[in-house]
Amino acid sequence: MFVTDAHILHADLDAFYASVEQRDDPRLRGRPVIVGGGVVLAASYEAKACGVRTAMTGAQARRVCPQARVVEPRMSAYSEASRAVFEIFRETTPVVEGLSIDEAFLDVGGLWRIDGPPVDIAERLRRRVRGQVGLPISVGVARTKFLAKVASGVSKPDGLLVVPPDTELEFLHPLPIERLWGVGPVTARKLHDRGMMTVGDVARLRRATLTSILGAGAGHHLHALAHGLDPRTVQVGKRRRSIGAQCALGRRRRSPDELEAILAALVDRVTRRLRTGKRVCHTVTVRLRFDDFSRATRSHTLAEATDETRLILATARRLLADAAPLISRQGLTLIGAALSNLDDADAVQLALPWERRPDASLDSALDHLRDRYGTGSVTRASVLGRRVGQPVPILPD
DNA sequence: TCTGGGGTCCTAGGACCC
DNA sequence: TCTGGGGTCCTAGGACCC
Repeated sequence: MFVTDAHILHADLDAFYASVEQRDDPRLRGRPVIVGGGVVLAASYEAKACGVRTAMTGAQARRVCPQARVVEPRMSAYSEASRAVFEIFRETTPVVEGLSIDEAFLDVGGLWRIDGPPVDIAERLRRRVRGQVGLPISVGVARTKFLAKVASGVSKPDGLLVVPPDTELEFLHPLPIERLWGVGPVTARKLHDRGMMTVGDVARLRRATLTSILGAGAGHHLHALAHGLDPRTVQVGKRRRSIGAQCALGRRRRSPDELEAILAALVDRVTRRLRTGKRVCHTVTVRLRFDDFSRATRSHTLAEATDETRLILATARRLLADAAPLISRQGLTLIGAALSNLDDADAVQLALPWERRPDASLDSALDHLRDRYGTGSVTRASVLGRRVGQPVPILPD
């Protein structure tokens, strides 16, 4: 088995919320189903066939598909289904990277001898998810994450598609540029304006030309993807980097007291999730959106990490007050609170007296700690003492 | 097609430190 | 005392993803 073989799976549940509803209520099977009344959170394939799309308003969706059944979301049912599916993922391979509630990358590179070729593993995975959880799932198999993700998308619904390494560019180049990961409406328009419609059009461009259009980061990224290059590996044990909540306000003007009350409810929600996850945050951000759809954020980084509602709410109130001039000028249509720069609540900072020692001995000291406490629980902090109060000095043995 | 709620990552300027 | 280079952190905004 070479690393150049197609060994990465991208598994993606089809129309996830709607499929759970159809699974749990036989009357919904084979019919157009829309989850979410105010705005469409998910649509079954029957509803998609009528033109219903995610993020449409409920009114639009009912207009294009009057015969659809609209159901209220049942988040706890979706969480439970997701948990069951991820359990099957982890029984398939230990190398699983979750992307969202309904999709993940799996690296099955080392499993050939025991479990057979990736395509067999993928087919078994699909059968197990269908048999044990009752949901359709599409799987793409390729040499890179990006190609695997594109393949699962092309194979939908309820499909399996393998991209053999020697046919990657034939597969990729006819696809529309919107398929490239990282090309949204803005980037697509910039490329369309220059006559580029397919991935192949982008691939024929010199990298310097692409970076001059899109900037260095996006330019290099898309140039690589268009040539089938994507060095990213499947990462296990990634952790959430922020927690947020928001509330759309509609067109109606809100009094300062109403805004304060909404902000307090949002902070209450996010701090509760913070504590449930045993995390603490350093940075508090208040997000605003206005009636012309412009956005603004105000953020503040605390000297010490906290999970206390009182402290975080006081900070959020000050940030909202800072933005008062903006709010008085334009109609506010959304308010949000987000916590970022997260740490483990029970993290302890240990200071190794390493300054006068060669770097290799610092490395071995860290490795020693990782052996003892687990790889995931020991990281380097570049600026000790700034993050969780004063570090506790320890002496290496 | 006038827009929900939850996230990620990147960029760029300024402050600050060595 | 002046000057320069290099690095990190903070803040704000923007694009994108499901």
